[in-house]
Amino acid sequence: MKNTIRIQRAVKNITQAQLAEAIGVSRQTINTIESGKYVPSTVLALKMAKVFEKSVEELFELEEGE
Amino acid sequence: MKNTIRIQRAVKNITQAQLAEAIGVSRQTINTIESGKYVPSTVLALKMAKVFEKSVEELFELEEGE
DNA sequence: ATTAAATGTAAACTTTATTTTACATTTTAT
DNA sequence: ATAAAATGTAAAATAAAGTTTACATTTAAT
Repeated sequence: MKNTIRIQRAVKNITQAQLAEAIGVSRQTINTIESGKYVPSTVLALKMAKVFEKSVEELFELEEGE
Repeated sequence: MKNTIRIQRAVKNITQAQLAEAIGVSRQTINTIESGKYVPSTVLALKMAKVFEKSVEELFELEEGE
């Protein structure tokens, strides 16, 4: 699954640590999600979407055959 | 987190087993998600949204303080 | 060039999602 | 009323998410 979190963070100009605090997870959780190492829960996806004022689909996209 | 999966299934008139097969999980996974026992991954949420032709936000909603 | 802030990474650990199997209960069709 | 299909539930197991601590590397500011 692809994600555009790094881009959205750049748009809002916030750090991984700030995003982590905003949604109540550790900074490493943001880092590993952002770098595609694992897939977040739907709760985290919804929280991120809220922070960035975007839809979940704008933040996360399924890849071919996924 | 609340979800409207049962309703969407009714709209599309498909069973838990059919939904499970459509997105490649076990029927019990659908059942437990539907009854709110746990939160699915974002991949599953996106797949369900695709099946139901709805946004993730229309299927899953954060609750107060979540 | 140095320092501070931000990011990347990794290992060990805890928690939660998901599977499998199996059976009980409810709903739907005949 | 009976049978079949659908749903609820539960326990044990495995996979994956998320935390914590700690340190290395990169980027930004002075």
